[in-house]
Amino acid sequence: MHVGGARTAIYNYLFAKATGGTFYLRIEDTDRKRYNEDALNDLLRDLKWLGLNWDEGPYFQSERLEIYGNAALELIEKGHAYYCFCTEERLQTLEHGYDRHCRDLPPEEAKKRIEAGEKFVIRFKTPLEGTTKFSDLLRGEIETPNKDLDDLVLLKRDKFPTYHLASVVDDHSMQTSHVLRGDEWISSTPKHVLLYNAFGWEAPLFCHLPVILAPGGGKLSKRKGAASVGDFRDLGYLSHALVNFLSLLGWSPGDDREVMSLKEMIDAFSLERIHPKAVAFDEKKLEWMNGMHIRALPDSFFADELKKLYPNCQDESKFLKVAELLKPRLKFTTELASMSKYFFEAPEKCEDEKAKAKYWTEHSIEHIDWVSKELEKIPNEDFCIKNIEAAFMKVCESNGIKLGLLAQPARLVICGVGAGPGLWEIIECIGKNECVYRMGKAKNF
RNA sequence: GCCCUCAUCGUCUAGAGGUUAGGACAUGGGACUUUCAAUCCCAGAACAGGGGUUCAAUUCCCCUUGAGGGUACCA
Repeated sequence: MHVGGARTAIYNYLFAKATGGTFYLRIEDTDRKRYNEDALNDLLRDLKWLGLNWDEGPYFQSERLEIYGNAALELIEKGHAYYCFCTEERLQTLEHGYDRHCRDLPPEEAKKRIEAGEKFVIRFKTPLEGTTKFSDLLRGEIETPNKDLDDLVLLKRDKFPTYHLASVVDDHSMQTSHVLRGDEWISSTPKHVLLYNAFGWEAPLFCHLPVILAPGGGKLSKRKGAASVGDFRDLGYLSHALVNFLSLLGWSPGDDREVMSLKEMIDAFSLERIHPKAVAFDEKKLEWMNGMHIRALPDSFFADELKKLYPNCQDESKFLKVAELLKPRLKFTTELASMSKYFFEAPEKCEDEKAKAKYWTEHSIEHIDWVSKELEKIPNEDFCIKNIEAAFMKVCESNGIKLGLLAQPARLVICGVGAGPGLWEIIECIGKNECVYRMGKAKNF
């Protein structure tokens, strides 16, 4: 599911929930050539992952063929549609679209040709004169001369309906009040309005949503990076962050709030506050927002994740401690594994050559040995942050070493990396014996 | 070609006929600091161009430009 489609779904969802409506799911699978079961399953999975649970459906248009066929027949009877026997080859020779060749075929002749087994499509008899207008909820009145509209196909040669017929029939029969869809549909909407008129139905309200563009402009595609809901999930984004970010792409609550829960978004949502302009997808801001949502999660969420990652660790309280230390520096949930590793396993070797080059000196092994001995002196029951810090300070002061030159090499030996939570917290969490053990291996660095 | 839509910092946006044009991300600087984050503070940064209407327009109207879409027996 592309993020553009996801945002359209989000707006539909928020609007339905904000107004007490029904958010239903309809699968518009009327193109046999493009039908793909995997794509359908992905779509359902992504919708669920985003938390956009539908109240009704999914309804499949491919299972409602008879309804559309009857609707097309109804229009023929009413004189609003006609059979067209033109071959694809003939159509291809036409330079300016369909020439309405079969529009005035006598019904008896059409009947004969059908009985003779000739293939046909059913086309709409678009009025040749006059104008059709509708009011888009974001852009106001949009008026189109009917002469600019073609005699669109309603029922295809394979008896499947086109989107135009199927969506109009369904939106009416499913009592759809509002159609929020991508703005590539604006040009087709007059045709839909004409169809509603021909059936004698009241048209729903239309709201066409702007597209989401890639950062430099142009379509947001896989080629330019992550573009689908699945991509962002795999990257370690939280569904709430994605939904929140996407909702703000073209909409704002009217005040300065940005980080919001689904509930807050529903309460603040209104169509009037949607901006009609196409917007660029700024992944940097999504990253920031993901961080905000990660920090809003309880520590226990990450403790549970850690528990899955390290099933062999028996110390239950350790998961929570590590979660607490890591949560503020997590940008993606997927970073949890790599960032937590040294809390549960001794590093094999230095994994951060840059930090080593900056802080490691010829005296580092000796310094680490001194501080290791100080740590050992602390009684087990007093092995806390305060005393760990005191041990480091004592070594620094009595030997005239700068803290950075002592703590960073020690961090490297204990963690294998030069960045992370406070060293005292790490040491306390890992424990005295393990830290002393790791520091004893400093010479291997 | 024809038709349609859109236009405020780099990006997402707020905004009103008279504002020091506000916020957020990103960027730069600073505070904090054993590191990296997080957090806090500060700074730079915008009304596409040209005509009208008006005492006054970035805001309303028109044109241009730019961007996007439609012109399918695809959605």
